[in-house]
Amino acid sequence: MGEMYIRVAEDENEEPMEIPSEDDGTVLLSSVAAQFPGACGLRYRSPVSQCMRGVRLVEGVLHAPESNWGNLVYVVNYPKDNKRKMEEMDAASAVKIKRGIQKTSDLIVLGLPWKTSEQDLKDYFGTFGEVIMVQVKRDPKSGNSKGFGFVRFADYETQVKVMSQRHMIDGRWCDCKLPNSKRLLAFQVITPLRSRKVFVGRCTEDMTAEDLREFFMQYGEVTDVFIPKPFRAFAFVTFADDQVAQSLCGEDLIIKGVSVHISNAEPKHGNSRQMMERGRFGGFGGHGFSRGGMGNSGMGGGGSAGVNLGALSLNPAMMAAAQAALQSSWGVMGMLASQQGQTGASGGGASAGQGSGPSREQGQAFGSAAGSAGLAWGAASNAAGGASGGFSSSFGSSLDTKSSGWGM
DNA sequence: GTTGAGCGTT
Repeated sequence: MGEMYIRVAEDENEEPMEIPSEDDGTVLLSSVAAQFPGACGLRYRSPVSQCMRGVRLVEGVLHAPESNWGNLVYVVNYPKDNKRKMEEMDAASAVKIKRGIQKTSDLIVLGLPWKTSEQDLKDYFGTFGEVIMVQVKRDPKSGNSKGFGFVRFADYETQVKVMSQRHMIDGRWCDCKLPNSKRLLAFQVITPLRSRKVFVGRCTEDMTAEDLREFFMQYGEVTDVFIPKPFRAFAFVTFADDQVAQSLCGEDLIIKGVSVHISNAEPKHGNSRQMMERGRFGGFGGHGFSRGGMGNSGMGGGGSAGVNLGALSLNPAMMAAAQAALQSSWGVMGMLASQQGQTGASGGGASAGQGSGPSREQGQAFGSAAGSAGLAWGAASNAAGGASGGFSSSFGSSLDTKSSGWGM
């Protein structure tokens, strides 16, 4: 019995969706769950008894009744009777979409077995919801897995669910988290640039300028596409409208099945000074922070982990705080969330001197400007208020388990 | 051919 499709619906009188079967005529539960997130099985109305019957399910594989799926419509089973809840969730997510605060992002998958393939990831995560990208990071020479990868879901709800638990994949416990490259995203709303050009990272060689132009057209008029030669795995795309460009910054977009990363294009050459001067907190002795490194801000000597803050201009106190946040498992999201409901004055002292906190040098920088730092944080969290409202809900659980930290 | 905390060929 070769590959075919069976008809599956959420309800007997709803329009069915066709789900592919396997070569042996079975249907994987993951195939069903890919279209019906949360599905745990199938049932159908027996033409003979007119009763609902369950479909045999063995280890994730659904077996055809009478060894033949026929032309019946199969109805999705959900755990207990969660259907009502799922509808409510959909309504809630619709609201979030309207508010524009529920973009999905790539998740890093840590702890993968060496043998796990992209197909394995797709099969596993497909049981949670529609997967739109998976990758396993490999050593380009040997092709061996590095033991981690990335996954991207179609729906934010799925992403939240997946982040909220550990995952047993091919016999190992794995974690799915927001990658570090995403954790400072909250800052980007604080000090937006007004460039019309974006940097497109992680390009593959088969992406032509035409591909990129066609892809980015959907966001707005594209005035230029630049791909360095020889191949360097990045490109620049210029839009007619700077707001379009800025709206894409920090996002991961999927082009030809690969996840590219959009960020601010660095000034072509030399003139990175204008970035330093346009800082929001220019009153701090001219210290600044340009994306991609420590610059000359005086914060670079501490052997820090090369924090990439995006296109920001920060005073040293905020720098130290941001680095401390990256060290902790809490992250900037938590910092912003924790700012909610705090008075500006208490924000300054914060966490200098914790075990995993800033280095001594960073701590001093922090202390020396602590008085003003409180104000800075206050302004920051206000500016980011719209976004951090969403963060605080999705990161609420991690906040609960880390009750000590900022402001203690 | 080995390994097991991390962070994606700017």
